[in-house]
Amino acid sequence: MAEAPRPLGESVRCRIAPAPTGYLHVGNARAALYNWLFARHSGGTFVLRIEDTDRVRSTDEAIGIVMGSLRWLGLDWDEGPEVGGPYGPYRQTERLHRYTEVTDRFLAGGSAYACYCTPGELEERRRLARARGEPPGYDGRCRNLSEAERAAFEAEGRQRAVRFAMPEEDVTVHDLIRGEAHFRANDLRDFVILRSDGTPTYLLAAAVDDVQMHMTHVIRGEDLLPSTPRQLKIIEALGAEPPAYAHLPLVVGADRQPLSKRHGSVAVEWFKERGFLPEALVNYLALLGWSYDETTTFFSRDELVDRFDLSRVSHNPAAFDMQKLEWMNGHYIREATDTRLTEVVTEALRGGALVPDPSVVAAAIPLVRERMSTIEEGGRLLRFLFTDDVVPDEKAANAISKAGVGFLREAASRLEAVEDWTAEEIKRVLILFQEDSHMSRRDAFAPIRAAVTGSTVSPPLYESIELLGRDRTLARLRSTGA
RNA sequence: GCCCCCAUCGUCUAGCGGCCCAGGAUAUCGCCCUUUCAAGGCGGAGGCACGGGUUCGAAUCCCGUUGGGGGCACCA
Repeated sequence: MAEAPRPLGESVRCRIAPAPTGYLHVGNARAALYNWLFARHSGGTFVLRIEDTDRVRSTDEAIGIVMGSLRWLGLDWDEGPEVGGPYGPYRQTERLHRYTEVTDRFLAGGSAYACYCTPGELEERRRLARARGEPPGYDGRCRNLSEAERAAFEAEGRQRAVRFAMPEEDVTVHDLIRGEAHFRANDLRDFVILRSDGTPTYLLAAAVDDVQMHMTHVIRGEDLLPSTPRQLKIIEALGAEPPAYAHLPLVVGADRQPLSKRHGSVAVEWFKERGFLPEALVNYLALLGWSYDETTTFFSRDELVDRFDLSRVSHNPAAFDMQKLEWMNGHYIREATDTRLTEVVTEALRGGALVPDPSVVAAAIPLVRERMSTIEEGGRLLRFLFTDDVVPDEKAANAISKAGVGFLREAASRLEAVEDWTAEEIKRVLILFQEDSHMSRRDAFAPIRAAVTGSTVSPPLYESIELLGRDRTLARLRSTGA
């Protein structure tokens, strides 16, 4: 039996159920976003559940990082750790007794059975099956053990795991995004639901929790599609109605391989540290596998909530495009307020071991906001203002040596005479100097910029010099190349 | 090997039988602007994987091939 649709009128409940791996993977972040949007769009409930069954790496710290990232993205949960809710606890390690209760019930009712095969034996049999070209799934050896056989295994001191006895029937999964997927009974082998150490596997824990937490929709990665028939059968054995399922296409790297650490950037925390704005990441992620119409690219959070719809989720794996994210981030930076940019850029500079004067940063923001696609980049552009350790890079050094030390000295003398140290006055004097030098503006300013900022790339010259101040500007012009 | 999913510019996508000799965004190239770099403006190049059907008509429907992804664990 395939699952029946949920009764109409029931309010939506969906969830994100990350394993606390120590960071929030962008793929999970996107799944979280889609669930959150779906819940908010329908006025439903968004639940956070931590799937930490038996993992060593499941520490409070790791869970804290995941929650911090979700909050940074603005994905608040209505039920879950720290906020509570009627169906808690929301951490699987605190729900273990529920899984063993269910397992006992299955054991008693014949939906599951004890399996005494050791991991070594299983692996060997899998290998052989594969070699024979047969499906490598469990062969059902312990499914119908006699009392005597069981006693013998027990006497041997063998560990006991519990396996779910899959009904011998085909299963159809109704997916909200993909339609129907059919699975043949023969391909659905019995699987472990309770490990020999008494902890549940994902298949059991997720299914039990989804039922007990009254989830109406399960929106998750496509990698879980093949496990859905198993969960459907567990839920059926539970005597419950299954939720509706929607499997999202996976997020892959530029090489079409699953997005992993090899690609450099998979953790939401990485984007945060690197200077991406949460609204940019949210907007980008929303469009990575979903679209609204032919042309709309920018969506405010409210617009996303208003327009999000599972039927417009794409079916194919989406490659994460860092350049497009950076472009989008630049767009949001250009739209951000001066105060906010001052704050985050100041923070970024501090992170670079500098001691920025926030008022100087504030004055410099208009100079760099169009020149940075990340906050980190803004910090790099303004570095010369907050340290005197400015060593010209290769291109800058070339520009300087081409013009000669005398040229810089002369520029310093001209600037020294500026009475009113404003960009306007500095501009007037520098242009005069450039004209006298019979050089193009480009050629004349290059060495000055190089000496003052240490780079051939910088914010506009006059304003940069104004912000740097007379003394430091003259000092740099006079010491460079000497 | 077996099972499942998928297939439009490099990338993300629009397209759900005629509006498409395929639209947008990004990336890329050129021009303009310009004190560098950006931003911005204008323009260019670039795609329906292939083969069969169905149809008056196919990017759109069906089948196959190829390709990509996922799964087949006492991971989640």
